[in-house]
Amino acid sequence: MAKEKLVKEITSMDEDFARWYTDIVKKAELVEYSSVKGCMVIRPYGYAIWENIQKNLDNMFKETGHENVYMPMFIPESLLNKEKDHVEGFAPEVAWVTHGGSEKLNERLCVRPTSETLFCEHYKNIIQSYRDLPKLYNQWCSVVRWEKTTRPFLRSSEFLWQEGHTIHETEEEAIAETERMLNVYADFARDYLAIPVLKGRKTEKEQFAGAKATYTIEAMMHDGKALQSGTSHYFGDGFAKAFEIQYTDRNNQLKNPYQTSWGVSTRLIGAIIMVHGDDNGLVLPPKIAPSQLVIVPIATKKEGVLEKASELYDRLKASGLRVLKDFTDQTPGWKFAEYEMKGVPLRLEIGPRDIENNNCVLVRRDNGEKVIVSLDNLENEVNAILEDIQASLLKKAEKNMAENTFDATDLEEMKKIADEKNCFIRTMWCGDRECEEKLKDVVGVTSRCMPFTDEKLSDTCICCGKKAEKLVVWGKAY
RNA sequence: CUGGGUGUAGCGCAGCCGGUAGCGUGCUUGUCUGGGGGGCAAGAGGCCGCGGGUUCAAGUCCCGCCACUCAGACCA
Repeated sequence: MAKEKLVKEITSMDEDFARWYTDIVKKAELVEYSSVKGCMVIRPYGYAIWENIQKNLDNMFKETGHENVYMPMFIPESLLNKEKDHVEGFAPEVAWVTHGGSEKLNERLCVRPTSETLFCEHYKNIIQSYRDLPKLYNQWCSVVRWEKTTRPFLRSSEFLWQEGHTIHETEEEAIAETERMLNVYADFARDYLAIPVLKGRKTEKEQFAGAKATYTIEAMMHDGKALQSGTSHYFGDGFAKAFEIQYTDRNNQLKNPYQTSWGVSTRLIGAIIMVHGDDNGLVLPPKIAPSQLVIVPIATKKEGVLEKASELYDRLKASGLRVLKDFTDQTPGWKFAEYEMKGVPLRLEIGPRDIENNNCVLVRRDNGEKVIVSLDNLENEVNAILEDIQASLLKKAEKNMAENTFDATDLEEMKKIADEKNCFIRTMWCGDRECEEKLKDVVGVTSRCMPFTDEKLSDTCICCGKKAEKLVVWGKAY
């Protein structure tokens, strides 16, 4: 079909998925490279997607009782060093500030790679009694990690995220918080981004530096690879002990509180691209699309066309939709291709023919379906289609994940599956790190998570044959 | 960090045996067009990634560096 040729600048995803991804990021004007290695400029269209993610997630955080705060971007070396596992995990990839102006600093400062240490320092200062607990804090900020290889949104030296940091009286409460926020992430991914996720716990090897337990949501990209899309960590009282955070409990005893942290980042934008996008460009779920509908007038110089288009624009906007109108003198065909590339969910065409018949044409981005609708009932028609697009995107993504998830009970079988294509493979695992590492060498997969469901495929570890209780989902990850 | 690829106009690229910097697209102006990336006409646009070297002469050959990119390794 002619359709394949429309967006000739975009490499087809079957041909080269990695290149397809970077093409979209550039052509949809989400990102531009900067002169700083590994850092990117997030352009208005890309940032607008982030703002919609932020707005909706922030509401969910507020609904669950969290407050926003802001911590400094610098961490003194001595502070970073306080928790042993944590510093070992992050030290290799932090950026250091050594000078202020021309003066050498007494103590060098790292640019935050994450803010656990700063929150701990602060909590130590403000918590004395059980009456001060819990504290449910979140911050929106950027962090810096000196990554070896970078890709827009998926891994960059500096990236935007939110990090929640909470502190509680009891272990139970902190664990409940960790799980609660993981569910918030999973719900958000499903309900807003139309991305189904696999919820589970990370193996010790994949755990966050300093955590007692790390929970994750894993999403499957269109090419079958996994993207860790959000994490929630339970810290126990490890950080509290290292940072000497204590409170007086209800029995007048000094105790260490329990902590959590959780975060999602602009990586979610990468997930949206790789889950929903196609060879014509980006495909955005209506709920987070900067513009849900674009109005393209046809034959703009014919009398009444622009007036009618403006009238529809006002009407749809008044109904609460995010609407874009393009009255520029580009040709209609150019505009069609442009907004497809940018993933606008719905296009409205209005020309002399339509006006005569009191109609307009609506075209869906997700499946190209074209319908002619009466202008009388436009708002309802548009809303119904947008809802259907949102639901269809989720369904399609669910299908992709289901069709690319396989069970394996012996190593040969697992290897065969993994060699054939990128996918999730579910197996039993004994819990030994050695087996986990061997599977990486032999099969080429890493453990994505241990799902919360207590399913059993067999009684023995896929790798060593020993008794196994845990079900692990393996895959290739971004 | 290891290995491969690529750096020439905003973007995509060509430039052979070293000899005056090219094409497509985009941009500007005008005009006719307009329901899937339009036609015609006239224009503007270059530190050929950076630094050395060889040469009468270097996008072109040699050395070094940097950036981007892919595959790994590393990593939340």
